[in-house]
Amino acid sequence: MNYKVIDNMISIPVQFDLDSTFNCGQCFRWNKIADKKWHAVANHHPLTITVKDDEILFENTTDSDFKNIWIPYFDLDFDYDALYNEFCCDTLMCDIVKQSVSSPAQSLHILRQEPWEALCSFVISQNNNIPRIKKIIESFCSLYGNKIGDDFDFPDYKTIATLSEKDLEPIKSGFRARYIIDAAKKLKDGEIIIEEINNSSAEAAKQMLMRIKGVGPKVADCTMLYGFHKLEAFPIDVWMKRAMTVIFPDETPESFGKYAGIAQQYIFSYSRMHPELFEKV
DNA sequence: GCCCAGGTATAAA
DNA sequence: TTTATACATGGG
Repeated sequence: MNYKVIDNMISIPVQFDLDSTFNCGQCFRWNKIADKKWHAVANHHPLTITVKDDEILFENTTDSDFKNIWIPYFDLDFDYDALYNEFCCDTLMCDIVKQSVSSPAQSLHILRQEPWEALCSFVISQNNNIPRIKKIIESFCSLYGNKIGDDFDFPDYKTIATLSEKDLEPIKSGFRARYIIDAAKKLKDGEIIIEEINNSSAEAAKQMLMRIKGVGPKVADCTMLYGFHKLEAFPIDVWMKRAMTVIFPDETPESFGKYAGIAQQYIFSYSRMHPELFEKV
């Protein structure tokens, strides 16, 4: 991974597309604060990144944070170019990938989010829409997360495990409050062990996650893909069901192979860009 | 008012 | 094993 240190910034060649990566529905805390400029707190660190000419700039970042935190988080060592070419062997998939990003060098990356944050975020996502999911999560962070500069960290599960449903009323998460608390408690009590899920097959990991209240097959798959970077996980929701019926009637999730999760994310992104193609069936 | 939103728990057939 | 309904909340 080649990068340059310039003052208090790190610069890399443009290798992923900020808009599709942050807007594709895999994460909820990245906000566009200006043209080609995004900000979020991830891995307990605030970060602003911008695109200038053919470079991505990581602002206020140290050399060691970039190496230890942001290279893994943005999955910068994975060869997305190769995957782009592989997906583009298939005509339909190729069209979808090409309409989602402008070039192979600007691919949609799957972020390595913190397992607890991904789990919690997708528990909140159920029967909900993206703007409101973001609103609930920000409110959750400002109420129970530690302050970092002008930002708030994602709350610690050990803190959330001690709360009651009433304590979560201000964030307006509705019926999901008890699910959030159950997830936090199962992590704190060691009923669910992050390292164990890391070391498990997708199928075993899914069964473990589904022991949490409010975690069904969809939330479990999203958690595996975004929180545990199990790239074969293929979250099926109403949009994906329509996509599979309308665009890939002869395919199954398995037929997309070991990087099904990335394919799925491109398809999901595309389905939201062209909702008219996915009328209810 | 009604319908929908990156679903799931629960009960009933 | 499959299918129907409630669930909190807010925007269109």
